[in-house]
Amino acid sequence: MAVTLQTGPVRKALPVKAAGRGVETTLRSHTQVALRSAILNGQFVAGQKLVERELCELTGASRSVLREALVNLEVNGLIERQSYCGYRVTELDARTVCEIFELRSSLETQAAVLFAERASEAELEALNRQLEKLEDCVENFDIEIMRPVKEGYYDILFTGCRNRELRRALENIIDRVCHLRSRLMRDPELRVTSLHEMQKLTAALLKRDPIATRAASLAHLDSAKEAVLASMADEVFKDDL
Amino acid sequence: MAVTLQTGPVRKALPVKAAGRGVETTLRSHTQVALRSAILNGQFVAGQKLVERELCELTGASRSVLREALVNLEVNGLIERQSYCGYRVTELDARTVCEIFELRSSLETQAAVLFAERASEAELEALNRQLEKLEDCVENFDIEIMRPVKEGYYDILFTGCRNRELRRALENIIDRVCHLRSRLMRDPELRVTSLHEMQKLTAALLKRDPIATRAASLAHLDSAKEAVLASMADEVFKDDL
DNA sequence: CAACATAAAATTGTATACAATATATAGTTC
DNA sequence: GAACTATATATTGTATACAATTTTATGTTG
Repeated sequence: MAVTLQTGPVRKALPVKAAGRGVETTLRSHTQVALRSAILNGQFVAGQKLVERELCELTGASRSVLREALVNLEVNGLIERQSYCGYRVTELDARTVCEIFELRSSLETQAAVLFAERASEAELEALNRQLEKLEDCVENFDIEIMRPVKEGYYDILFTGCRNRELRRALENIIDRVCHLRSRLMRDPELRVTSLHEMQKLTAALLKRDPIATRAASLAHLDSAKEAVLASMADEVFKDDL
Repeated sequence: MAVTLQTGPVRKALPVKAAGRGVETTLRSHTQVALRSAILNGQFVAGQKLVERELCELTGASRSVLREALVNLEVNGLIERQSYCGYRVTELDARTVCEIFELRSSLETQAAVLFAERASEAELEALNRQLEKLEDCVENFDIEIMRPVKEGYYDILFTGCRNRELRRALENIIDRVCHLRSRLMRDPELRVTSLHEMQKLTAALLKRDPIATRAASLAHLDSAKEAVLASMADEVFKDDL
């Protein structure tokens, strides 16, 4: 019987182990993260069809692993599936962007208000320090590290609001427009405007002032929404050329 | 004994086709819905371990299909996975319930306020009719059909608020405490209280009064939260016996 | 009998094989 | 040559097989 020395099963054995301990070690989670990053970084353009075999080659995962990762992304709304037609990167029209920002405003403002109410003094200080880092980024045009710094700011905010469900919902919805926002930050003027808004928000948070916090958060998000919508209009215009 | 004699490679050909057109026809979505219902109906108790092979036999799905369905439930927080230890139904402690209701209050109140602002006259009427159905249920102790009737009410509400992302987030979070709420509705007193609160909410919505809507929604959800927390305390007490 | 080490079974993680459907290509007809 | 049909290819949907790990059972030793 079966010595079965055929090509297949002798795969790369244990690439998982090598990944280390702290992070999730399953191929699935690794594949998930890789695909998510690819979409968020804009490597896959919106509307693009995602062929499973190609993704397998790209990530090194088998189809079963890949498909489970795809289900995850689908539930989070990053991709859409149609029977026997595969997955596509979700396209965002203006209406959806408005809906996303409407939801996000509600969630993020609540998070900010709760942060002002519940955060520890240490968290207030940490938030302030993170803001200073962001100021440095803007000043020195360190556009590359701006995203992780901003994510750090939000991480403090979402932790300090003391609601993991809120955090989960927020991180999910933010993913949906993340890549759009990244591209916008190439515009120096928008960077300065955005920073100024975040300074106002931070000041309100440091004073634990719920009214000012709410106002600053809503203003910031409204501004972000308008910028995204404007850039989308530009895209449409470019397509017409 | 296994009543289902679908053991072998003899696949059941096209059970999918039979499902019709409107609904999703894939085995995966069918399996997903079945598992979700089972959890929401309390067939699987919180904390219970879910063995894949058993779920396969229960749903008739193969493991690949089943696992993709499980990923979906996992992303929505209904079940939790641990490497090589499988899935378990997510257990809700008091803190998590508080967090869920805090988030839900925010979302549902926003939805209600937006409904008051944006719903069509037809939707206002539909909401009122649905409330009347609910009144009949409570009056006639039709506890079985109460859940679908309430879901119908919320369906109108979530449609009329004109925000699909908000709807998505809400339906997700509501799932998490759905089974708890169902059990509570066995209590006649709570049914009457809950109905009264919904009457107040509906009245505010019909008048398109945002202030009254907000107040009624928050009051309703706070009351629901307290009821759930109280029942959880009872559960703990019962465990001690 | 308790405690530990070891082996067997069960369960999950991963990879591949087969079936159903959709898309693309080639051929035929007018 | 355009439009339609039939065939071939590609891609997704589904099922099964193999590997890694954990859990349970077994046996040994003090």
